[in-house]
Amino acid sequence: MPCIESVGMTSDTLSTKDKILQAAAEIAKEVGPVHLSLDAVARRAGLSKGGLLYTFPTKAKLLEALVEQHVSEFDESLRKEEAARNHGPNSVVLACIAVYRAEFLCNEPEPSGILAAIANDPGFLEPIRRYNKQLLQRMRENAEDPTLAMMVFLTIEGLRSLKLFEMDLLSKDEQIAAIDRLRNLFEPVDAQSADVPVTA
Amino acid sequence: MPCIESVGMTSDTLSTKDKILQAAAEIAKEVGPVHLSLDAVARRAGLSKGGLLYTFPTKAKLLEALVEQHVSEFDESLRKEEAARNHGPNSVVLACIAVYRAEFLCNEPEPSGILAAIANDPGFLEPIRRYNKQLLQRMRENAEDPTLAMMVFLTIEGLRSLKLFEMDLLSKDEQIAAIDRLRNLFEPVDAQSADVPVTA
DNA sequence: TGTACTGTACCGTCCGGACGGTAATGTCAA
DNA sequence: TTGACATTACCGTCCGGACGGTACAGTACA
Repeated sequence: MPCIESVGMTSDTLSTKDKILQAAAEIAKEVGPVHLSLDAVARRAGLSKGGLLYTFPTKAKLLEALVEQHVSEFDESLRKEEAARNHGPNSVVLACIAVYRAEFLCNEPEPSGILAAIANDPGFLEPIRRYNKQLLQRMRENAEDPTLAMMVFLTIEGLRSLKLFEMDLLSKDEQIAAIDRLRNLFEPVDAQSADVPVTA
Repeated sequence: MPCIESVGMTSDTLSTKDKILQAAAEIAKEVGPVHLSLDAVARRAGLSKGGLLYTFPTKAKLLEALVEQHVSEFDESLRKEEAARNHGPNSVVLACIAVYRAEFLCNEPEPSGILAAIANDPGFLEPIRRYNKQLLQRMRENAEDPTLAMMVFLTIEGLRSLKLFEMDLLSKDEQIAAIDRLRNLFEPVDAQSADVPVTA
């Protein structure tokens, strides 16, 4: 279960688009989405403002890309995990847990860009809303216990929201324990692949 | 389990402070936290900008009040529910579930003001972080099964975050079902007080 | 010759906040 | 009981700065 980030790219060789997206997320996290200015993004990304606006003609397009990137990255990982489980019963729930577990172990940065986008215009939530609705639907249809699947969804959503707001309430071990306990509800322990041990 | 809102006050008799806070939350929800301007808040609250600035000398103070109100309202309800359970085992978890259930049935508006505050300055998260840390601690110490308590916390956090972002993925009945299923993990069904039936 | 920028200058708008009123309601002292 | 002043709760205006976006001339590389 490899980390998704940095597939052959170090932070120097990121495409201009990705550099901008990353810079925007960083600034949003540091100073708050309100103070996410194009000037600041350009500076952080190592571009001129002209260059930034060449890549993303408006701020809205930038934010849109931030949301789009987030959703599509997650979906891609999810589809892979589902396929690895041959789309059998509970595969969607288990894939969801696996993806979250993986990105957690990867120390993926929280998607502060999402917050920035939402803060600028609640309308940016719509794609995420649509995606989540469809995901939850698929989880339940594919699960042997749909209600339990919903609980898993909510718990992961809880973990996500803690991470989004940088609420370091749970230690890394505790979070992993929570994730694994969720998984055990669906999958017998001996069927699990040996995962990377957690060393805080 | 009465609704907390409107304790003897209709929307006309709200104090100036409360009118402002309410107006701010509404506007933040409508146009997004970034575009929450003092002018707009003043207009909505039926004040001049000068009057608004008289009540809250800076925007930061307004946002601070928004956060403070949210935390203290929750804490007040929580303490009451705990007391009603005589602070016995699992009382914190059960109180937490009860409070969330009650405010859910009350159709409490989502605390969009919180998002606005965070959007302006991530530093506003600190009080919430502190509060949650202490709450989780208390939940676990008081619970017979601390890990399960943590799961409950996360699930409620998930429900909260869905509401915060207005993700209408779950119907009202489904959400109530989820909450009650959580409660059943801690409390035998026959010990529960007869709650208001849900009629969508 | 085009693509992908850099750099600078500039415009219009929006917003936070300061400031100077002012009307109503006390308070107190002669 | 009346005049002098204080306090509260606002109103309306204005200013400086930040920000999004435009325009355009230049440049390096392929």
